[in-house]
Parts: sequence; structure tokens; C-alpha cells
Amino acid sequence: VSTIQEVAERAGVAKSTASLAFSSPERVSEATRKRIRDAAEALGYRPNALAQSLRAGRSRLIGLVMADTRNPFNGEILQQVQEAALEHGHMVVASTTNEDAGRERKVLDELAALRVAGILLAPHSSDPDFLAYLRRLKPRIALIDQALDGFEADVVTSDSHLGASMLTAHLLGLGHQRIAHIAGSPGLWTSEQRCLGFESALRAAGVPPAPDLLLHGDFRGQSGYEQAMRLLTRPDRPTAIVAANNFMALGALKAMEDLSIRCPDDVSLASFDDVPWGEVVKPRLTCVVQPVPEIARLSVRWLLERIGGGADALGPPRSHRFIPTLIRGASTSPPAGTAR
Amino acid sequence: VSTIQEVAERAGVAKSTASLAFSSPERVSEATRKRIRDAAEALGYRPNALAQSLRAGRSRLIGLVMADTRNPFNGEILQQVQEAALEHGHMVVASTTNEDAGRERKVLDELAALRVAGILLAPHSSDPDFLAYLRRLKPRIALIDQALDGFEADVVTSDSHLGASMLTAHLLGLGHQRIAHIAGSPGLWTSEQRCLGFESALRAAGVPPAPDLLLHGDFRGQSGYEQAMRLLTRPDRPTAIVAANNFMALGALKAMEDLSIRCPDDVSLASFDDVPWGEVVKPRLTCVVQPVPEIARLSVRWLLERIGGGADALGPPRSHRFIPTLIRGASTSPPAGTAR
DNA sequence: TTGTATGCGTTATCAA
DNA sequence: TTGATAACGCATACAA
Repeated sequence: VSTIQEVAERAGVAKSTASLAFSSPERVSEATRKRIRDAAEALGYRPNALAQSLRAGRSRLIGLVMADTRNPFNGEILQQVQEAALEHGHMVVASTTNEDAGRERKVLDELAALRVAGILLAPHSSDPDFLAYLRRLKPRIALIDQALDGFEADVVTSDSHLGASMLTAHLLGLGHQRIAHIAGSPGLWTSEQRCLGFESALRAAGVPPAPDLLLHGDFRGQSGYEQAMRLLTRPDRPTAIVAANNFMALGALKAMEDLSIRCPDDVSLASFDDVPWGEVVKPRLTCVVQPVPEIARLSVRWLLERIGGGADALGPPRSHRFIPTLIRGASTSPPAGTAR
Repeated sequence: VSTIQEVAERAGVAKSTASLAFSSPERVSEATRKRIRDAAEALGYRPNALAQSLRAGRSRLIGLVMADTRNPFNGEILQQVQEAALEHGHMVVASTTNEDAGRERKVLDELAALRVAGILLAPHSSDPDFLAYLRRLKPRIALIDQALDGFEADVVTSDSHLGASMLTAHLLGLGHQRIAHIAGSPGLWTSEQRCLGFESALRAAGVPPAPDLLLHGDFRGQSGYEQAMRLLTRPDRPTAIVAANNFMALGALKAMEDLSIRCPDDVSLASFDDVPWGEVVKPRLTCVVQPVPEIARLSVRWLLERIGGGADALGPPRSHRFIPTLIRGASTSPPAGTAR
């Protein structure tokens, strides 16, 4: 690639003029503008974004930090964020933490060093140290998918509390009373909201939450399998399970198979987030799905507004919770021996 | 964040000395080094990667360009590439093309403007124009997952030809004769290799490939559904189908369900690439899987070697094809009326 | 061992 | 309308 200096020489003008020809074409005479354009064309000139950013004090990069892109839910967030960012002329630096607090800080450090314009963060840590660290971090941060109590920032999520309540109410409506919840990693906002939503739906129906029916996993399939195994091998096993995400639900389903427990005939199963081509998973899972494209687009928009330095840049933190949608699958049905 | 100048002032030295303290600590006296370190610590100094890159003429970014991160196969490539890159001090700019040639060029343009150190590309286009464009592109390119005939570059893939042959031979071994193939997008290397591998296995078994049993999809689920519908509603429908990737296989499976065709009793199905938690897809798909972590790590290594400017930087293009692994599922069985 | 000066590619300011 | 110059933050060659 070539520099603006070379373009200028070829066009027989000063580099400042060549620069002007691109930034404010109207301030350059017709003739020279053409010469500069032609020279740039011939040389295949592309402005050096690094230099532009250094000069401007801000890059056209945004960082996206999430746990794991192997989960198609996150894969879609990335896809949508990337598209939305590109429409605004920004590229996305994608970083995964693999659920590791150390890695999370490391990638945030790197993003700060890169002077990214802003960071979309689906936080994994939530300890006070981490919050203090985040507050010191220079790039603007917006939270996506996962909120963080005690940290002031725009946050775009779906309503996890409501979603969990919807799933639980659906099961209660079918007649279930012993409903278990396989929750996500302790400490995470989504995990806790989903727990609360689960319990609140139970209480609303006059069913006292049983502590032994609330187990924590870590959002990975393996943990769903293990916790489901615990639940299902008890003498007083639950008649229905709510999993806090898609992978843990699949793990639970696998556990049922291995135990020859039929779903939904013996035990019903419902979860957060669909799986790709969920239609061919047997049985089709009942789940609540989040409007991922909207979450991605709004978070990008808000982040860029903050960065833009316009009137929107100030003002109190904004928060939006999208309403999830319940998809009735075949994995939930009235409990077997409901003749109570 | 602060600059090295501020660090230097606080430590009472020139900024070049401060710089030295980080790049060549041994060339700075114990005492001043400590003063500089302390000052940096106090100010939370992080070197500006933009400025470093501008100065060095090369950034510590690598671009990753692929079709779609919603496919967990690509999601895992991204995850692994990001991890490998981070270990070498590089961040990853992730860009999706959404199978759109225009977008593909656009993101490549942007990456070039960013002066990324190199690009890992899973190309979607393959026309001569595109090849010419790629050859002019400044950043070093390595191909991943998808090769590109006529373009000189390191390329890391799995052996698609072999993989398709493995699937086909497996079906032939079960006694199938009328085997169909739902191929990927025409023009893509993986699509063509898989076609060739499919046909070559047929020929090796003395079964003449039937042109009407070879249909092209576009690697998306919907196309798998549609082409499977075509195949399965024929009077002389095939007894087995090989799909060129996971999503198209799931689409085909859905088509079978909708047609009340049992798999594998009526028609067998085999595919490239697993699906996440494939164990709960009924029936468990027979498929060949690729060693994604190895593909990702080798491609990153080769790319960085080329960039590094060391002895490895020169030399002819390298190519490696990993051997895929056949996973026997429950979606393949001997054909129903095999008494031929 | 430390400091001075220069340039990486841009853009903005100011003068011509 | 155009050109000379400075500055963004850093690293290096060279001088002290």
C-alpha cells in the first residue's frame, strides 16, 4: 500500500492538499481534485487507519468480550454486532474469556492498549476488584447480555427474570409442582435473575421453593448433565426441570436418555435460548428465546452514541431489557401421576 | 490513559529513557528503572498500541474472515484462533461475510486499511477478479478451512476429498447403491472436494455416479431441507444421503421428518461436521469431524511465521490437510430392501 | 547510562 | 485554492 505522500507527489501537490481532497473535496479545485483522485486510484491508496486513529486519538475499533463463541447464541451476537458496527464504519476485535477471570482482564487490557473506541462486554467476573478495575479502564464500556450491579454503564439485555418466570409459569400451568432449576454460574447477573424469576413464579403460584431443587451449573453442557443426574436419581425426583441456558438443557436431556427417563412423559424440560436447528432435537425443546439481533444492534448504537461525543454522549446510564418469547416445544407436558 | 511522556516527567527522565526501561531494561540503571516503573504504575500507563504499530509499520492485529459465526463450527475456529493469537500477543479482528462477495471485499479492504499483520481467510469468492484482488492486497494472507486454486498462500484445511470418501465408503459398505450428495455452494473448494471425494468413492466401488443424485445447496440449513425434499419425493429416491455440512444435514433430517421418512430405516444420512451436542439429535448423525483446534493453531502459527520476517517468512507456500475422523452414528444402516 | 532528534502517516492550523 | 508545519505516541540511531 502507499501513503498519502506518494499520492501527493504523483499528483504534484502537497500532502496536505491531497488529504484535503478526501476530507473536504469542495475546498479543492475541480482539476487538482481529479489529479489527486487519479493518483490515488493508480497507486491503490488506502488511508492508514492506524495513523488516522493516532491522530484522532481514537480508533474505529470496538472490542467485544464474551465467554465463548462456540455457543451459537454468542456466535450470533458476534455476527450481529459485527454487521451493525460495520455499518457505522467500525471493525470488531473479538475476544473470548473462556470463563476465565484472568483472561477477561488480560483481553480488556489489550483492548485498552489498542485504544478501541469502546467495548461491548458480557462480563464474567463481578467481584469488587473487577468493578474497580473496570471503572479505571479508559475505553467506554457498554454491557451486553449480562448486567453488572454497581457498575455505571449502558446495559442491553433481555429480561432474564421475566423469561425464567415465563418458563416456570408454563410448567406450573401444566400442573407441575416439583420443579427444579439448573442455574448458571453463581455471581452472574443472568444466573441470579433467572433464579429469582424462577422462585418468584413459584411463589406467585403458592408453591414454596425447595432449596434442594435449585442447583448451580456453569452454563456448559457437562454441568447440565451432571446436575440433571443428581436431580433425576433422587427418590423424590422433580417432575420438571428449568435449565438456565441451551447447553445445560441439552446436557440434561442427555442425562435423561442415559437414565432411560422419557421426556416429557416422565420429566419435562424447558430452557433459556434455543439451539440451532432445534427442530431436529428430540423432543423439540420448550424455551424462551431472546431477540439477539435487536440486542446487538441497540448495544452497538448506544455505545457509538456515547463515543460519538455528541449530545448523547452524556447523561445517565441507560438500560433496556428486551422481552423474551416463549416457544412451546414438545419437551413439556403435564406431569405423569398428577392425580394429586 | 497516559503517555510515556507523562511517565518520563513523573520519573524525571527523558521519554526515550522511559521507553528504554521497558524495551531493554538492562540498559537502564537499577535506580532510574525503578523510578520509571513506579511512575508507570502510578499513572496506570499502558503503551499505545496504535502508536507502536504506526512506528513499527505493522500492527499486532490479525484479521479473521469467515462466512458466518452462527455456525458453531466457525464459532470454534474463531475461539481457537483468538486463543492462539493471544498467546502470541495478537488480537483478532473478526469479520463475517454472510456469504456475500461484496461484503467479503469490503471487510478485506477495511482490514488492509487497518494494516493488520495478516489475514486468515476462509474465502467465499473464487472468481479471477477476486484472485487478482487478493494478490494485490497488502497484508499477508493464509487460507483456512477453504483452499483457493490459483492463489499462492499457506493453506490449512482438513482433507475434504478424503472425508467425503470416508462417508460414502461407509454407506457403500452398508450396502447402499443409490447414494445422493447434497453439495455445498458451487465454486467453493470444500464443495468441490467433497463432490469429488463422493464420486471417487462411488467409482472405486464400481457404482457409476448418477448426475441426478448430485444437488448443490449453499451450506445453510434451508437449502439442505429443500434439496432433500427434491431427492426424497422422487419415485426412485436414494437410499442414503451425504450432506456437505452439518446445517444442511439437519435440514435434510427435518425434511425426512416432515415426509415421515424414517432415518435410518428408510433413508440413511451422513454429513460433514458435527453439531454441538449432536448426542441429543435423533438419530445421532454419522459424520466426519475435523480437528478444529489443530487447524486453527497451525494456521495462526504459519501466518505469524510469515509475518515474523524470520527465516520462515520466505519459501514456497505450505499446505496441510488434516485427516478427519469418522463418527459412526445411528443415522446410517443397511438399506431397507437390499435383497437385490 | 541518559538525552536529543527524527520519522512512522495523518489531519488540522495557519499562512501564502 | 494550496502549501508548510506541527502534533498524535512511540521507538530508535546517535550524541553526550
